[in-house]
Amino acid sequence: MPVITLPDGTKKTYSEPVSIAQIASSIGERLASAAIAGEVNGKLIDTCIPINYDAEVTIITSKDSKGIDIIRHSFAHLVGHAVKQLYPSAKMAIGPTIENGFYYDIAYKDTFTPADIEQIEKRIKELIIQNYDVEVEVVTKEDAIRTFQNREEPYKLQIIDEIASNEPIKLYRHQEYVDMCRGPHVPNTKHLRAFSLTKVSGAYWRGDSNNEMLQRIYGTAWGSTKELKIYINRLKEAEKRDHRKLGKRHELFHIQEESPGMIFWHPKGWSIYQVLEKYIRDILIKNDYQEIKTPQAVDRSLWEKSGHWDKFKEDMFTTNSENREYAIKPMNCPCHIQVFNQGLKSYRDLPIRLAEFGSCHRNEPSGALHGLMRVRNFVQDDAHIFCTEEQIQDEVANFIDLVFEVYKAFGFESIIIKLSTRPENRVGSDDIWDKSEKALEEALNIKQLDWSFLPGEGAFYGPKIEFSLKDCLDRVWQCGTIQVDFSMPGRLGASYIDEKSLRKEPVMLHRAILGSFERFIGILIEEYEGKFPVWLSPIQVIVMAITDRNIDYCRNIYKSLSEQGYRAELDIRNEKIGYKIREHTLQRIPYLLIIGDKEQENNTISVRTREGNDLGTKTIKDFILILNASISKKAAEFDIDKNKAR
RNA sequence: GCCCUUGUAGCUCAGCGGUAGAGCACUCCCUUGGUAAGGGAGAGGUCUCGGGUUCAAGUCCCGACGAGGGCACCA
Repeated sequence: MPVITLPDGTKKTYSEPVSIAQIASSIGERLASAAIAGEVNGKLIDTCIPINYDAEVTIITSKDSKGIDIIRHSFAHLVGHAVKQLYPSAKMAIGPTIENGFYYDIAYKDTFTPADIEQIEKRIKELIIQNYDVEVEVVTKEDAIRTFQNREEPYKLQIIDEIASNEPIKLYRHQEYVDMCRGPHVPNTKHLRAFSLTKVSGAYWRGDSNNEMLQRIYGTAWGSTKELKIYINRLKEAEKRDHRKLGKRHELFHIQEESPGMIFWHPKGWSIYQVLEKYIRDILIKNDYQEIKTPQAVDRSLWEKSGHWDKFKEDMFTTNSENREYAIKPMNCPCHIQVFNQGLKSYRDLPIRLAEFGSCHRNEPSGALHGLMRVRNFVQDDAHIFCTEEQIQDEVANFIDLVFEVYKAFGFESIIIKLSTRPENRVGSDDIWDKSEKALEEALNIKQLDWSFLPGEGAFYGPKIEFSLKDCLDRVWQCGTIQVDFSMPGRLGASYIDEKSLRKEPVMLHRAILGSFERFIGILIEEYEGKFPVWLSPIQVIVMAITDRNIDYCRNIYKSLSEQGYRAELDIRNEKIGYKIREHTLQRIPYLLIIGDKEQENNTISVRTREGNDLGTKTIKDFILILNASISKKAAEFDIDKNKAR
């Protein structure tokens, strides 16, 4: 006699085992028809599975995020159902859910064209409106093997191979189509309505580039068509923030064929870059870093010693001279150790913090390049901290504070923090790795931050904390990082003299706050949608004349602002004021000064903001107060209205 | 690097076998206009590059390079 407790505390007693479907219909018809699955003592199950024990039960519907996830999963099966009808020889691999949707990896002799995808989508629509029941069957491993042998599905068989032999396997029947899945799935295709197949791409079987490439069909699916529309609209809005588009429109930078993955910075983009650099430089000075500059090309032997040649020689740009081979530096750390190595260091000197705005080149795979986010030439706000083991904890803790201080200044709220641990290919003993990983983990815990592990993703010389930010399409990009390195100082002969006059190897911490300037600026462009806060804005003030009579007066205002260090520009073109306002508003210039006869007579200016607010007539002196206030606010309190730009 | 898509004027795009198009931007002229586009005229293209098919190729085919979306990679 199972006793079922519902979320509101109601208890229902049944004389026989009871399914989610039965429980739902005993509550009401509407719920019965909306039930997608059940959550029983925290576990999701299909609506038809009998429950013969006391349990806490929640009925899952399409209103529930867990319900939407189930819907997405079922849509993946529908891709299978449709594809096997249209292309019977296709082999189905895996079809999981992802954020906002699902995909299915499929092996098929021909490539799926966009027309094929349309056909598949059409067939899915035909299938779902049949409102057929999805049947679940629990079978033994042997039965499952037989089923997929008969269906000639080699990938399914490979998956089954890895399931323990005593574990029951669930098969889901969609009419003649059979798929294998942990479930649960919707009981009927009437729950499947709001979807769209979005793209096809290649994907390696099991995510391994040594394996064959399958065709991956992506789709998005939602609990209602309204949600689907909202999602599609959101994508459209996000595209408008794409830094590559805005970079062009606002004349920030360009990239061209002759130097793929390398940036031509234009005056306005370079202005942002320089403001950023100055900001970071000030922070480094305040935090006892010393700035250095090291060579761009370094003999191969140094990279061999550091271990980079072994692991990354294919990914470095090299050049030859007089029988010597050089690598254009892909990172700064080996050079920084060379600076450290000059002269004898005492434990009293530590920690030594060497910083460099180092320009690095990495021959990234062509398919990886992406605007400013993934480039072949970038500049890091890089630094290496040489310290003792005892100093690691403090240094890491202080660095974390620094990262948060900086990110807060730009208004970033959601920072994704990961701790990447030892990879398969690595240098250094397990003992050292234990110590390093522990040090980082403790630092994060002391700060009480929300973070997670990324097993196996550390650098070859040490574990790392990564601080990542999202772009307009929610793609995650690593920006800041701090990495513990017990290996490279030893490999490159770094040492200091300790209290007992003994030579010891320092520990090296690799760290960057912004990461690369290129990537960080890319993120900033998308974050602000080109509406840079005044301190970063390439042009802060535009001085506009209404008629030719005002030109001289405008020049004086412009000159005065420029001389005081504000980034001002002059617009004395023969155009109407409305035209100029429109143009400079679209260029997102924060302050627009409108100057006509009235202003000229009274020795004033009229101020308008890019938001369209008329601040009225002011004296230059008063305007400069406003300007200073907004510049000093940075982004932390700056009014960033991301969604309201025109 | 791999798979799919893609490359036409400064920008956004149309044209898809028969002598290269539009809007915006640009240049010149008129206009001197007070808070998001005043009017007119003009200039501008080896249609990414290299092969091929064809009487004829931006247009079809092959290759290279670049770009976009994924996958893999990311010191």
